[in-house]
Amino acid sequence: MPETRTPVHPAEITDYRKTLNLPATDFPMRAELPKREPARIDWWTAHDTYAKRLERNREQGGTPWILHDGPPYANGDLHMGHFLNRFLKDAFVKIALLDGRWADFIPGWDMHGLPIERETLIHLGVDFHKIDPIELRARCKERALYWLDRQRRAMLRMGLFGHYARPYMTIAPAFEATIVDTLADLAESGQLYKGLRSTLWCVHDETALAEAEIEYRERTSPSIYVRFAANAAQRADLVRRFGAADDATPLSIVIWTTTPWTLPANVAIAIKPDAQYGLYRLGGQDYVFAAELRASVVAQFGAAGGDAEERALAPGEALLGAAVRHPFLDRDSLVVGADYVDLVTGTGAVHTAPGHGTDDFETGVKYDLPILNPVDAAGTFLSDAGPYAGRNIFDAQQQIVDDLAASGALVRAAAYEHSYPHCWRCKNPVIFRATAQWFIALDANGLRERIEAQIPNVAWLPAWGETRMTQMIANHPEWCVSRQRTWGTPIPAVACKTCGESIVDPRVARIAAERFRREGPQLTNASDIWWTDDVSAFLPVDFTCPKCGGTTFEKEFNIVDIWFESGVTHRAVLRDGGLPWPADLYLEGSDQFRGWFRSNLITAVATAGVPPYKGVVSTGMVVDAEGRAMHKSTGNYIGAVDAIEKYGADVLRLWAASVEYTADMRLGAKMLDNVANVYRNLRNRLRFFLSAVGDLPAAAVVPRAQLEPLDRLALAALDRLAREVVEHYRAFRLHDAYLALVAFDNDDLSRFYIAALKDRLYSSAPDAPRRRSAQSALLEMLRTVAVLLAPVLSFTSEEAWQSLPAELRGEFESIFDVPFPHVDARDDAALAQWQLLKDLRALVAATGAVDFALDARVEVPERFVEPLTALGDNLREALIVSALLGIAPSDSEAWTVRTEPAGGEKCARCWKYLPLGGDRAHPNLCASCAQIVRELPPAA
RNA sequence: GGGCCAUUAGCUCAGCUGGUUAGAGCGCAUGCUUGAUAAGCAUGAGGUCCCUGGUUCGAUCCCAGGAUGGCCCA
Repeated sequence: MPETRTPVHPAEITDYRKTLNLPATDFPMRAELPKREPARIDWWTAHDTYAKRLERNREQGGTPWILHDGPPYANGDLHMGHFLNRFLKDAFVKIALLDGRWADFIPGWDMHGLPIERETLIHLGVDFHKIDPIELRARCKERALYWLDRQRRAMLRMGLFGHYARPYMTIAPAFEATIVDTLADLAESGQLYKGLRSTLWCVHDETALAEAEIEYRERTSPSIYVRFAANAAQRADLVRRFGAADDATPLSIVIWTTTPWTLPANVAIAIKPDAQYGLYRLGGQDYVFAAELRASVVAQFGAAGGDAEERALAPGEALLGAAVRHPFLDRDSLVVGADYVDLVTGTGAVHTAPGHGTDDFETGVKYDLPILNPVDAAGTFLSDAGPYAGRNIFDAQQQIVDDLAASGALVRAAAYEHSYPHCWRCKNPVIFRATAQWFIALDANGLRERIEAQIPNVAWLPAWGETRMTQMIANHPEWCVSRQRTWGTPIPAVACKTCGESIVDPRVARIAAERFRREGPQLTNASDIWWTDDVSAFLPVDFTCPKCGGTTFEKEFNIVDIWFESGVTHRAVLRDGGLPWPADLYLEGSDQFRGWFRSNLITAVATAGVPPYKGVVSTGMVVDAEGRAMHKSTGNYIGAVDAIEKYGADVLRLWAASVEYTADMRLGAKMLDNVANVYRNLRNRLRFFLSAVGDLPAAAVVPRAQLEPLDRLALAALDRLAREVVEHYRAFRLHDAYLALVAFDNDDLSRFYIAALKDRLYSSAPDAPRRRSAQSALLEMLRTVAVLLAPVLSFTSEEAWQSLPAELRGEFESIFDVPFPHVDARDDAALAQWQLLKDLRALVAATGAVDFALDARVEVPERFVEPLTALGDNLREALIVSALLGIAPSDSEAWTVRTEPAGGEKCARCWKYLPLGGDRAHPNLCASCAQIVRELPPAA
């Protein structure tokens, strides 16, 4: 029992302070969030707060609202970018929950993939080739689960709601089954095909390598300048393109390369369309190369630049489509355009072998060139490499150079030292090699157009997301979904042993999917059976090769790109999980236009015809205080758990609500200190509410219609706040809600209403109706403000709610049981009066006088006279003056308060200036205080 | 190099369809209060609205170019 409410007998009163109803609450001013938040999490867990509210909303007919979680990658600790992402999702889920909706949130993790496989291999200290795939996969699973749990604990520490005890996992049997089912659908509709793609390849380890498995080292390569001679017809054409006369002089285009072994795969020469090319005569022959490189190219002939005669110039554009002969194979090499051709080294005419380079490959695809790959997995030339068949590519290099010299095609050869990609494991130089890969065809069946047509049907926030996604789809090449790794879901392709044809047959895929689903739960990894079981276990009866009719097959061991796995979460989690589809909302960083937003869009439109989401919110990135990207390596990186332990989750949550999340967000100590101050303000307002209502019996709560006039006006302002905040929340405008709450907190509460109420709360008799009225209004404010803050300040709102006497909490055990206020009508007249009162009070406050030191007379426009008069003593109270001398109409639209020093003497108890001494026992008290003191019960 | 985005007081942000003495919160300074007190109130300082051109009677707001930063590509 608070000390200040201990009854005191009038005769014993020496200090009237003890007769006041001063604020009292257990809710501490100091939050000590890092220390106290964990207990709130335990409380929510013990009370099953989220699940119970979710179920109640469903029972009461709440409509579904599904935010579908984009899975974080189960590797590494969470940073503040994760914090922002998880916070926003949590806030939106809680908003929907408090709004009465069935906001079922299932978090998930992306758990396959190379980073985990690599980390596991390093962790085990074992070579990729020396470990059994099943063993490696088991270890990878352990590792992924370790990270999942670690990340999950960090997320729970943030105060997140959702089904964290049963998250979705891309490694789950049913999930792997959905992945393969989706592949089956794509195969069935002709959307999946096998094509070539340029990949980094280690001929020593005989494997494809990912970008991350490459290290660059210095290497010496042969650097050669080679003539690609034109035949008579080609020469005539080229010379004509230069606008020169053909005098039958031999003509060549000169290229430069440091990889002579790729020449057998040459099919084109790339030039820069917007550069100038020259036709030069030197030593009795004509040559074509970039004008800008004239001096350095001519030097290769052992001549000075001036020794070459410039016969004509032409823009690169003019040469496109010309052709010359391959130097030693019986075919043409086509002149094509490419922007990446530079005029710094070489000749401005770039040897192009689409089978042996990324740029070359793209150019090859663009010009529909043959993608030649005359090299096998071990780096041996195949039969289509002509004279070099059967030889190791690096061993044959010198032979190629010698042959070129012998045939006269070589201009110059030299040793060249440069940075070259090497295998991170065996340290040998790697090559680019076109290999067969599985692709999702965007250009088959008009899929690209069907996707583009659906993009406007999604609500993008911010709106430019529509443009961004449209371009992402329009400009994106075919999607390569196969990977030559072990930690993932297999692409159930089989190869015909008779003809070598590689097949993804929907029936085979469905058998695999069904077996994953059925047998997977008994296995470490469901898809292990693709490795362990015989191919026959996946083939339908009478399965034959569609190409040659063959009947014997072998499994292929490609796994699917993890972007494809997370690309089917909409189906695995929602559709196959029995939840509404499509989702109401996806929310991720803007980097996901390229990633998850896109992958989900493609798989959904390809298999279901429509996007998997009705709305997409994209967020900016969390950057450091100077606006730079955060990286562990640059030292400006902030870990989520570290930040929580320092500031508390609620301060960080408030930070995230205080920034404009659609743009990049700067984060540093200054920003967090800033928001920590705002947090203290908000917390203190909750504390004031609690301290004022502690002695309010539930039975004494005054119905709204019977409240004092000022209290009714205050609740009209509260209603407006609630309506605005809920409206902002529903539109995902957290920042606007934050501004509205802070503004109300300062402008309406702290500066005005609370100040005006103190006299009534403190100096009235404890159970005086006018005090009960104020308390009832404050209780309403506490409930409303706490529930409006709950999606953001979840810990603090709950803490405040639990500090409220149980009988005032009523049926609502948790703040998350309280519904959002639903306010439809707006009381404009009340709001106008409220604003007028605030303005009048500001005029009195600006005089600098201490509270109650003044008496006041207000002059207001005629129309306000009557409503203000109706406020009675509440008007005096609102101005915090000792006496109200009158209300008069002003002669204009202006309003003023004329003040004068208060007439009476300062009452020792209520501090108002009034006539004192009416009661001889209490000569320093005003009449009202004297009566209250007289009627106080005797001290115990 | 390309696409998309951002740039308003020290910090976080408002500024609706072009005309405002360009606002708020936090911070800062000064004063008050000490019955919200490791709180509260009042007053005040602080801004070439990224830069340069243009359109307009008039631009923070529209157009063009540029700078810086971010995301995604090359």
